[in-house]
Amino acid sequence: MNTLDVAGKLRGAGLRPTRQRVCLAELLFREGDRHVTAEKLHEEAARDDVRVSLATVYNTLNQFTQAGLLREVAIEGSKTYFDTNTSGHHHFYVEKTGELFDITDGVCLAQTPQAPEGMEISRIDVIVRLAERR
Amino acid sequence: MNTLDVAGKLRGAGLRPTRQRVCLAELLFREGDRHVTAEKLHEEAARDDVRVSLATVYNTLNQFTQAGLLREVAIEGSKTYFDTNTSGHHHFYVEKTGELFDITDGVCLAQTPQAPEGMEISRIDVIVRLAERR
DNA sequence: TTCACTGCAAATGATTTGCAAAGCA
DNA sequence: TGCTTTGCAAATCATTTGCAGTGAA
Repeated sequence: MNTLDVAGKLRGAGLRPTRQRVCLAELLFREGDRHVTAEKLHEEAARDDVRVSLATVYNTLNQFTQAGLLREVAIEGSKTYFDTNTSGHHHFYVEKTGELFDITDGVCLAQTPQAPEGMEISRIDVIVRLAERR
Repeated sequence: MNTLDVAGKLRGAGLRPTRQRVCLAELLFREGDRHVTAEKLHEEAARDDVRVSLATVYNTLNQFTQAGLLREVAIEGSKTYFDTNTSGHHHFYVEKTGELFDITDGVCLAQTPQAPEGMEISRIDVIVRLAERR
């Protein structure tokens, strides 16, 4: 995906393609599925000699999420992960390292639970926690 | 469950039954399954005229969790939830209110995913997020 | 008595926000 | 030019920690 595409993608999402948004979007979307924290993306940008403040990385990730370009992943603990794959899928989480990656086999629920009165299911998250084999 | 039982339960878990631990344990375990945050449990203790510092509530919840009396539940966002039901089961999460409760129908995965080389599954968390029906 | 536990306040870590300066349309 | 973004530093929120005082055995 080149710079023009990214700019278009941002415009399409209603986001002005500023230098920092374009750079971050390239980092996020040039490879396949990615799972990043704000901190990691910030470091990565720094490595690429892209000057972006950490605050802007946070703001940008939130804007991308609101725009539907990213999805937040629910993990207990302090850090928030963002996933470039916004379609419904589940995750492995390596407890020791904090790594997060997609489950590729077609894991799904045997039955969809019944939502309580007046409520509807907005999303189902499945996290499979992994530990080293003893 | 009365005070004596609670004290026994704590001793059984290797925890000295101090006043604050006993009080908190009573709040947690006297009813059925509960899902609390440190903040909420602290308020609840205050309402019962139990003097406990918030720091102690945090420490106690962590100790109970380590002792296997509680289970931490993974929800995205800032707050940590503790569940008095430590057996494998899944949750509904009401996005608007932050409420958390058990899924009672027997929802489970259609197939257990294959853990990667050298890893084993330590736990599977399923969170069904609920929104108000439009 | 002795060592674990508690409370307070200060420290921490992740994330957000206010506001002036800079950038895009 | 005019409104949007950015960067910085300060603010916030949930949680943890250091340490002196308190309590259980």
